[in-house]
Order: sequence, then C-alpha cells, then structure tokens
Amino acid sequence: MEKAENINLHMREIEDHFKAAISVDCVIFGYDESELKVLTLDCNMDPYLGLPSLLGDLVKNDENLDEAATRILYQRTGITDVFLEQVKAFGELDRHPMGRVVTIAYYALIKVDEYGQNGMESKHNAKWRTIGSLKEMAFDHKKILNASLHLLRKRLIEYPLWMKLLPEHFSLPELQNLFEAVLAKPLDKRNFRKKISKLGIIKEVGKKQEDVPHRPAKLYAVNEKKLREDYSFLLKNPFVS
Amino acid sequence: MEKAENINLHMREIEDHFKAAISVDCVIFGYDESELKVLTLDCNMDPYLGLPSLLGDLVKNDENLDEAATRILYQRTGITDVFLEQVKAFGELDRHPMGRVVTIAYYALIKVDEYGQNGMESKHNAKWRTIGSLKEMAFDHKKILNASLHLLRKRLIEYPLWMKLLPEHFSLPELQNLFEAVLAKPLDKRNFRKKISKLGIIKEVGKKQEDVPHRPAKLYAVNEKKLREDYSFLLKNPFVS
DNA sequence: TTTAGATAGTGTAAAAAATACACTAAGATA
DNA sequence: TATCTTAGTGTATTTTTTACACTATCTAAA
Repeated sequence: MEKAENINLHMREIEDHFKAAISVDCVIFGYDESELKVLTLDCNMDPYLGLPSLLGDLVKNDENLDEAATRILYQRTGITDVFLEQVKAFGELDRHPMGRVVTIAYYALIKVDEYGQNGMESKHNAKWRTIGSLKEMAFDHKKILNASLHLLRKRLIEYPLWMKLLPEHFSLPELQNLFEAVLAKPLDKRNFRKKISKLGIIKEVGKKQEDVPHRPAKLYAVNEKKLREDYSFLLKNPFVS
Repeated sequence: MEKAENINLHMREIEDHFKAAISVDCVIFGYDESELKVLTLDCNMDPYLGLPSLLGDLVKNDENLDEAATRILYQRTGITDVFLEQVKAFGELDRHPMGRVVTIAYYALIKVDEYGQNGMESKHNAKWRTIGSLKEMAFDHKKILNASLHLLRKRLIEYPLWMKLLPEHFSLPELQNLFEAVLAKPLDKRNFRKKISKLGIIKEVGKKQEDVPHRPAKLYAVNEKKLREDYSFLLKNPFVS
C-alpha cells in the first residue's frame, strides 16, 4: 500500500519533469572572401527582435539529436552531407522566452561555393556574417558561438577539417589564410607549408589560379587515399564525433 | 485571421514539444588502490535490473544544468566543491524506458580519501568499480562513460587535473601511476618526472611515505601559488568549462 | 649484522618538432 | 621593359620528445 503510494507520488513527480523542450542550434561556419563567417537569421522574437540568431529548431519526438541537427541544416539551407559535431548543451533557466528550452549546440562546416550555387541564402533569408561583426546576438547565441569557435579552433589544429570549408581546388595561400582567419593570428608561411606538406594530405592538381592580377598560385586538392588511411572517421556523413 | 490561426497552430506544435525530460548523468571518477574507478549504482529499472549505472537524476525546473550536476553529486555522495565539466548531450530515442529523456553527461573528479571518510559509499549504496570491470551498463551509460573517459584523457594531458584526484600529499610514483591508469599506457619514469618538474606545479612537503615495505618515496603537494598563476580557471568551484 | 628484495631516484645523448628569418620567381599591368 | 603584387623556397637554432640503466634507500628475513 505504502509502496504503491510512493510509486504514484514518484510518477507524478516524474511527469512534472516532462515539460521541457529540447532544441538544436547550429553554428554554421563558412569560409568566404578570406574570412570566417557564420550563417545567421534575423531574430523575429521579442525581446531579441532584429538581432542575429543561429539556425535552430525544436527537436521532434521521433528524431535523435544528430538527426535534428542534420534536418535543420537541410530544411534551412538545402544542404545535405554536412560535417556536423556536437559542441555541448546549454541550459540556463532564462535562456529562452518561451519556457524551459535546453538547447544542444552543433557546429557545421560547409563549402560556401557549393552552398551559394543553390541561391539558398536569399531563399531562406539566412545571412553570412563575419565572426568579428557578431557582437550581440539573440538568446544565448553569442555564448554558443564562442564555445563553438573555441572547439573549431582545437579541431582545426588536430584534424584537417579545413577540407570541409574549402572548395575542391584550393591554393596554399588560401589554406593558410583560412587557418589565420579561424585562429585569428598570423602564421609563418614557410613553417605552415612545411607542416601541411608533411601531412601528405594534399596533392597538386596541375592547375593554377586564373584571373588574378599577379603570379597565380598552384592549385591543390585533398589526397583521398591518404585521407581514408589517416582520417577515415572524418568521412562519416554527417560526421558526428 | 489567417495569421492568428497560424500562430495557434504554431503554439500547439510548440506545446507538443514540451514533453521531453532532461536529465544529468555524472561519471564520477576516483583514483584508489592505483586504479581509476567510477562510482556506480546497481540499476533497479527494467530491463537493466542489476546492471551498473551512473549517478543521475532529472533536471528540476528551477535549476540549470551545472546546478543539477552539482546537486546530484551532493545528494548522492554528500560531496561539495567538486570538479565538474560537461561532456556532451546524449539523446537517442530509445535511450530511456520511461520516455524521451535527453541526458547531459558530466564527469566529476573526486578525492576518494576525503569522500571515503564520510562513509558515504555504503550510505548511498554507491559502489566504486574499476573502468576495466565495466563491460555492460544500464541505459546508454557505457557510451557515456566512454565519451567521458575520452575527454578526461585529453584534459589530463592538457591540464593538471590529477590534483583533483590525488590526496593532499602524494608521491611521484603515485602521480605517474595515476597517469598510467587514466591513459592506459606505461610512461617512462625519467621523462615523466622531467615533464612534471618543468611545470613547477608541485613542491616537496619534506615528508616521506610511511609503512611501505621498501624505500619510501618523497611526498609532494600542489604549489598553490603557481596553480593560481597558471591555472586559476581550475579553481572555480564547481568548475564548469 | 648481513643480505636479499623492492621500489625510489637520477642524467645524458639522439631524434623530432617548432621557430625565426629573407630572398628569388612568376605573372599582370602600365 | 620596368614595376607591382603575390607565390614559392631552405637553413640554422631552439625546444621538445624520446630512449635508455644504474645507484640509493628502506624493509624484512636469514
């Protein structure tokens, strides 16, 4: 008897907890015009009206977190086959005006050139903004961005994630500039090239830049064989750590 | 009119989402008897009856995630001032028999000697188990443990987190053994000592081990001054990344 | 008290990795 | 053909990592 009551009490207590919502917010990084950018929307919710916000959505009852992130990427940008990794959960009490919404942050890496071709940017009124221009954001999105950028920096040093941001053919100056944009510090050209070349992960494609008003740089592509050998885990699509 | 309907539809759709529960699960690491251990319970929920489980609880409506983790640590072990860091969120659909429960994993580092003194272990029927002995666990807790251990390994290399696991006075062989237990690989004694000594983060306390049947090792303690200078962020209590 | 057993404690040389640094080469343009 | 702009290249130094073997100190047993 007493036990049954306890169980009922317990059940009610538990039910009381199934009142939160889970959302996923994606920090979508792109590298364009020699700058690191993030895809943002203009927030249409009080009290953050007009402020830049990340792309996110509530998690549906029949999808896991990775699936939700993948769906958001697809619905909001039309992109599939995206590199995604979870950053962490954010659950401050006052983080969302709608109620208790715990959000799981992901960062995504996309090739702006491929994405741009679909004209998706205007279609979904998403807007690329440089990292530097994002001072104030809706909700706790600035905090989420900071944590994501921090993780991206660590990952970029550890793994050749830059391949997820660059077009198929790229030059070494472009690659170095990408590093400098993400890490926000200048790198020595010769030491940088030495390190990249030791990885053996890129190969010349036998072409050069065109339409540049100076000496054109050689173009490279990822060495798929070496990539599969050393970093096969990066090829899971979508990648989830 | 149409707009109002849309909003209603939208609201219903949103309400439909506020049906998930958020939990926090803690991987509580301890170092004892020269082994890395995790504090576990015996699961009392079908279909995981009897399997080891992590210490966790639903997040209350008036606490954020870090607070929930801190509370769980306190309620279940009586410990305060714990080193805690979020690992990541786990949200597979079928991860909990009770319904949709997304859990946020934390790892905690505690000094087994201090904890043991309170006799909390038996009081809460928590049980220390070695990492190696945990083959099968309740829910997705094995996955959570693996992710937490992976993070702990990275952190241990980067920061002097071992100080959160060792007693106030410790020897260099103990310290090395801790590293070997966590990283699961042997280390060279001389190189290890060289590296530690270069950090300047420990100092001799002028005592030696007692009651050992061989040459006693010198005892060391953390150099608090150096700690504050170089790693002040580790002192936030509870630490949350 | 001597000896055996166990673990603590110590230094150096070689290899690898990181850093600092400045000029020539190639193409575009005036 | 001269100038501008960016691409591309090598070496020397320092720092970090690795490999490796013997002596010192204490306990305990003979």
